[in-house]
Amino acid sequence: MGILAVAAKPKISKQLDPPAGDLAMHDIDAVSPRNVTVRFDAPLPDDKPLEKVNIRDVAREAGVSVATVSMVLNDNPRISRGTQVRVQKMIERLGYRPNRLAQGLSSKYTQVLAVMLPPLRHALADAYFGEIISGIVDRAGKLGHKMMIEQAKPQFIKEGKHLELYERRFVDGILCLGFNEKHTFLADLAGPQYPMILVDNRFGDQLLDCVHCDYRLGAEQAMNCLLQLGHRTIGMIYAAPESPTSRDVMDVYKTRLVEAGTAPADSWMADGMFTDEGGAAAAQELITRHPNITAILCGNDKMALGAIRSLTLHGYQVPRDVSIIGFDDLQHLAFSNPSLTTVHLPLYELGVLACERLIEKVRGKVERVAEVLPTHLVLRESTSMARRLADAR
Amino acid sequence: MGILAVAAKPKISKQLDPPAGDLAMHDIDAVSPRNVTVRFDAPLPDDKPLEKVNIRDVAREAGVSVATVSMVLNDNPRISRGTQVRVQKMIERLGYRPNRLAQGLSSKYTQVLAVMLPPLRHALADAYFGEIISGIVDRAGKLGHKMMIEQAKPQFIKEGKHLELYERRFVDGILCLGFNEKHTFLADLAGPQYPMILVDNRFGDQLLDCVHCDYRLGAEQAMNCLLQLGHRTIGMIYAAPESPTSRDVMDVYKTRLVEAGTAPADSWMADGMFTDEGGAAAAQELITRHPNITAILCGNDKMALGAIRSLTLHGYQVPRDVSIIGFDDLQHLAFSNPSLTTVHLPLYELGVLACERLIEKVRGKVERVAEVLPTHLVLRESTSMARRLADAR
DNA sequence: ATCATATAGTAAACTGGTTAACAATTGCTA
DNA sequence: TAGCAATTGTTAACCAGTTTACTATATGAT
Repeated sequence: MGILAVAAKPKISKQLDPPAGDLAMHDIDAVSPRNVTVRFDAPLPDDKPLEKVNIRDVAREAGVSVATVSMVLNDNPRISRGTQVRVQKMIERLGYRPNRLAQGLSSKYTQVLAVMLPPLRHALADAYFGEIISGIVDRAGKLGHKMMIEQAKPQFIKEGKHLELYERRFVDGILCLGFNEKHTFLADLAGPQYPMILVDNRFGDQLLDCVHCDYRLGAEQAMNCLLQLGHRTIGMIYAAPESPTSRDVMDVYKTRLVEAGTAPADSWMADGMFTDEGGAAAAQELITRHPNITAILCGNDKMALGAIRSLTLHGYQVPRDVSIIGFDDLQHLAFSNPSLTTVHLPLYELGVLACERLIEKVRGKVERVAEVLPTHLVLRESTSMARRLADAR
Repeated sequence: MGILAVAAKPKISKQLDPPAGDLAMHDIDAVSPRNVTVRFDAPLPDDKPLEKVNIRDVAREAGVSVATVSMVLNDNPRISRGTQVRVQKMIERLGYRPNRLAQGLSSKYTQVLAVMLPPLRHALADAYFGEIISGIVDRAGKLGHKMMIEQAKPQFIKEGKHLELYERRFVDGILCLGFNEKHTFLADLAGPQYPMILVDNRFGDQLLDCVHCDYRLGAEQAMNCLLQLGHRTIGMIYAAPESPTSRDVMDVYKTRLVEAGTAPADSWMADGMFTDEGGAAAAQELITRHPNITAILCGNDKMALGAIRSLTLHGYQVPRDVSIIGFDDLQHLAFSNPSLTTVHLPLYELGVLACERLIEKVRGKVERVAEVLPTHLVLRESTSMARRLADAR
């Protein structure tokens, strides 16, 4: 039964050695040239990574059929404990690793998911997306899946590459981050043949599977905080008003102000486009229009940072003159000056959940996904009592 | 030659229609109910995404062999202009999309690359990595490649999953971000059978392909700035001293101080671990040990932010009392208070370059990669003239 | 002893491409 | 006009798995 006779190994070895020598010559300002040969010999001890053993090799050496090995690989109960162990041993002995292209080709699944990002410049550099993706990658890894990243550039969508992702069998499913109802291409992914989950948003008509943070709750928490601190003339910097979750926040903002006896005018609100720059511009606009504003609710932390920045530059002190509250709870904003009071969104957990549900959906274990995760307030330095009250003391 | 007779389409169609109807029923708080049916009918005009046409179908309908279609697909010059056009037309007519698992299985390449990140918590949420990855994803897309994300958790490496990535044919090559010489597993990927590029670092012994920023230049620029502002007692917050690029910065820091007549003691340096918290702690340590320090050079922006934060909390004003300078030029630190003077690292461009070179390497078009990208200083508010000089005026 | 059923494994078809070796046609030279 | 190469396309082997239908043996009930 002896060990598999791998063909032609010496030849390959010979082919590889000279380049190694060549490379050593490039070793211009080498720190420790003596290491050169060692490193290159190490991975080629004439055996380890070169053999390319396939399922037929394993079958032959284990004295079973290819089908049996395949079933062992997939924990098929049809295989007896005895053969299971025997084959497994041979698999390890030969260092066999199934080719996943072949697996994907003949099975139904690729074990790969995609994250689709909006076509923003340097979208990945945004910690908001980063947190979510971190959660996705972690969970995907645990569930034996790989993750790929795509950006939905206009051209990409026009060419139908988002559908191609499924049709060419790149992925089993897609997680869409940072999209809203304006992104109509999402409707292409509505059928059961295109498993997809919309992350941290929903479609108003409830047609797409989704998981998102409870922005209504978050907005309540933020408004409670500001109102309890005595603020009444509260401005808002929103973004993407076409997004249902954005509208949640805006709704609560308006409702709570009306309840508090102050009817909010549209001029109390400005669009900050989710960016620092936008937030800065919006804050300036608000404070110019209404110098009596004592607090601003911001749709995300970036805009809040921009708002603080621009208010400070214009001679207002935060929080003494104006309190600022954000949404997201990005890590580094705990270290800004002043540190930011904000609504914590469980973005990492959201990524984990989305990933889990998507895989279930791919496997047909769930029909419909629509889950909401709670938020909580993180009280820091950018908020304080409303000025009138503070002065009255 | 009539159109391909696809089997059993009506059946499938029937299976799919009812669910579509079902979903429409979920249309609870519909924004524009009239769109609902439109949306669902559009992708299912009885034909488009259901047929699953393969290369044999195309061949049959176009009246050529499968090999010919394959060659058309791959722009093989062996095919005449005439057939090329004819086959291409049929491909479009049938909406044929080659199955990339099959392509990968029979060809040499998968057209997929991986980005490997260090096992930090929420690594993706770090804008430093995000910038680089943005560049990688953009370029990969343009070059017809997909990108997957992996994290090098200890368990992952122990199980040899990094090699599995190649051996199971998940990817053609790997880009390693955020690693240094302590991560010995990288040596496993030294051979030409494992195309890999180390991004924004190098191995001291020059054995691994790499592209990185010119940290020496960056350090010179930062030190020039501080020295010209009159600072002489300059502290440093470093991180990962085992990293060659970190050592570049430390070297320049020491050399320039010696040149300026001030011999730096080790107590002028503290490890900030690349985090905000670490930077805060390190700054406190430095200022406690040497209250006369007037400037601090920080190994990255996060630590600089932490340093500013902790100095401010301890009653020091930045930059009046202490100037702070960082490395990275992360977007949002232009909006912090005070905004950060920093060395701009071309991280996005680095990602682009790394991706390009890796693909060339996979294709055997380059032997050895070792490129360096220049940095430049971004002067903002966190630096000012040294106090003694300012006072003397 | 006989038939039905469970259990364990196998052979062969199938997934959907690429590519090396071969064949047919055409153009050009000697 | 035979001989040769160049052009263009085809045949068939190959990549490396999964899965269905079938077979052989062991078990249990009648």
